[in-house]
Amino acid sequence: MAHHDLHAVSQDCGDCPIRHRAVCARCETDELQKLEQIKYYRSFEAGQTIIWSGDRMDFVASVVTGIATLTQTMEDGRRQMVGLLLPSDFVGRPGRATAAYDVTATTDLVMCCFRKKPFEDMMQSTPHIAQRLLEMTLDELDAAREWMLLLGRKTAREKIASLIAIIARRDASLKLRSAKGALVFDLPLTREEMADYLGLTLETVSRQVSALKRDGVITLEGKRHVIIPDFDLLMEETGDDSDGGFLV
Amino acid sequence: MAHHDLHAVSQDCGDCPIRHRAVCARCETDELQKLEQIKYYRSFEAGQTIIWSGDRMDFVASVVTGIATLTQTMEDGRRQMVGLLLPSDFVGRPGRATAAYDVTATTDLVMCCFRKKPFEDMMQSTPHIAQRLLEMTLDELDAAREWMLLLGRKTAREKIASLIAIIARRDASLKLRSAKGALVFDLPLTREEMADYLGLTLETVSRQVSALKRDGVITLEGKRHVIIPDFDLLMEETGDDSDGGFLV
DNA sequence: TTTCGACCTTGATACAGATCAAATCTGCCC
DNA sequence: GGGCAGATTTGATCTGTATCAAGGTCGAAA
Repeated sequence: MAHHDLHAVSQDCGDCPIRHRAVCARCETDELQKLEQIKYYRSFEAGQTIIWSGDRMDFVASVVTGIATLTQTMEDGRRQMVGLLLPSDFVGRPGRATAAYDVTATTDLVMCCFRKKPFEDMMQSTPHIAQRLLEMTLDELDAAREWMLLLGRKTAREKIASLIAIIARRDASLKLRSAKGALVFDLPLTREEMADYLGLTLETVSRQVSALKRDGVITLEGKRHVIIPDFDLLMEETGDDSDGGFLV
Repeated sequence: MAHHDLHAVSQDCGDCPIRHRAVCARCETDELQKLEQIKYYRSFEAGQTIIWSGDRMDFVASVVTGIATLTQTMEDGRRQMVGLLLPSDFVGRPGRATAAYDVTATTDLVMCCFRKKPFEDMMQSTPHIAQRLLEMTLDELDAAREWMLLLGRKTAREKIASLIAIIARRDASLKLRSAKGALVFDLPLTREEMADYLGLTLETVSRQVSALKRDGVITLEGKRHVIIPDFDLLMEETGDDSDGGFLV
C-alpha cells in the first residue's frame, strides 16, 4: 500500500503536491533541477518507525504525503509527542549527526529525502533553500510555543477541542474548502497518540471526546470520523482568543 | 541602575560579551562594521515590559546582559512562559510586523537592537547572519520541545528540579567554572515566574522548592540564593536520562 | 523605628485527571 | 461465522496539584 502511494507521487518536482510549501518552495527552476538530482523518495507503512532518537541520521527529508510524529520518551516510558509532521513539513537538522527524537509514520507515508551532505552543500550555494528553512523553522517554533501554552495551562477538554480544531483547520487548508458549512475529516491519530500529543492519558482523551460529542460540539461516525457542525462553537471550547490561532 | 549597565557595555562589537554567541557570531570584521552602524542599545529596568503581544514591533534585538521572558496569556488570565531569554538570545522575527508574545525584563536588561528593515536587508546580503539565525532558531526549537516534555509529562518535583538544573547549567556556562564542586547562584525568577514557566501554581512551586531543600537536594540562603551540593543528585530528580540535556 | 507592600511559606480542603479494572467494539485471519 | 487482538469506552477509586486562606519575612520608604 505504501508502495502504491510511492508511485502515485510524481517524480517531477514541477507537479509535486508540496512544491509551494516545502523547503524547496522558493527555488527557481534551475535550482529545482539541482535538487531533483539529489532527491530520492522513501515510503513507509502506517506504524513504522522511521528513525529512533539517537540514531545516526544521514539524510533530511520533506513529508510528501501522510502524517508522521516526533516523540520523546523518558526512561520510565512516559511519552510526549513534540511534533506532528504533515505534508510539506521538514525532518532532520542540517549540521547534526544524530536524530533528537523518534520519528514514526502514523499513516502510510512518502518522504522526499536528500542525503545530508549534498543538501548542506546546496544550502550554502542556494540562499532560497536556507531562507525557506529559516521561515519554516520559525513557524515551527511558534507552533511549539502555542503547544506549550496548551500543555501547561489548558484543561483536558480545552486540549481535545484545540487538537480537533488544529487538525480540522489544517485539513481544510489542504482541501481548500469553501469557508462555511460543516467540516468533515478523519482523525489521523489513535486515542493513545492523541494522549501523547496532549499530555493526557488515553482514558481521559476518550472521556473528553465523548463529552464533546454528548454536548453536540462534534459528531462522531465510528471512532475516527469527525463532523464539526459549528466551528465557532468548537473554538469557544479551546480557550483561545476568539480570532483563533494560526498553526498552519 | 539600568542606565549604569548601559555604560558598562562597550559600544565596540569587538569586545562585546556576546560577540561569539549572538546572531552576529559568525560575522567577519567587515560585516561587523556594517552591523555596528545600524545597532543601538536600549536598557530596561527589572519588571519593565519591553513589548506587548500584538504590538507593532519595528526592531529585532539580542539580549546583551540580564534576563527577559516571553509569555502568552489567555483571555481569562492564565499565563504560560514560552521562552527564557538570556544573554545572546535573539528577540523578534524578521518578516513579521507584530510581536507574538509579551516580552518582559525580569532583571535589569541591556539589548542590542537593530531596526527591522536594515537588519532584513543585511540578512539578504550577509549569509553569515542568516546562517547563525537559523542555527539559533533550531536550538530554540529543540529547547521548546524539551520543555514540552517537561510541561506534558513531568511531576511538579521533576519540573522544579529541571528548572534549577537548567539555570545552574547555564549559569555555570557563563562563569566558565571548574567542572566539579558545589554550584552556587541566584534564582533570577520569583516563585510566580517559576510557576508560569512550569505550568504550576506558585504555591506548588514553593512547596516543591521546600521539599527539595528538606531532602538535601538543594540548599537555600534566603529565598533566592541556591547552592547545589551534588549536581548528579539534582539530575536524578529531573527525570531526564542520566547524561543530561543540553539546553544551554 | 515603624509601616507597608511584595514575596514567600504553610495548612486545609477540593477536584481534575490518573490509575486500575472490566466490558465492548471492530476489523481481520482462519 | 468464530475467534482474536488491538482500539475504545466506561466505571470506581485514588492522588497530585489547584484552590482558598492565613501568616511570615524582608527590604525600603516614611
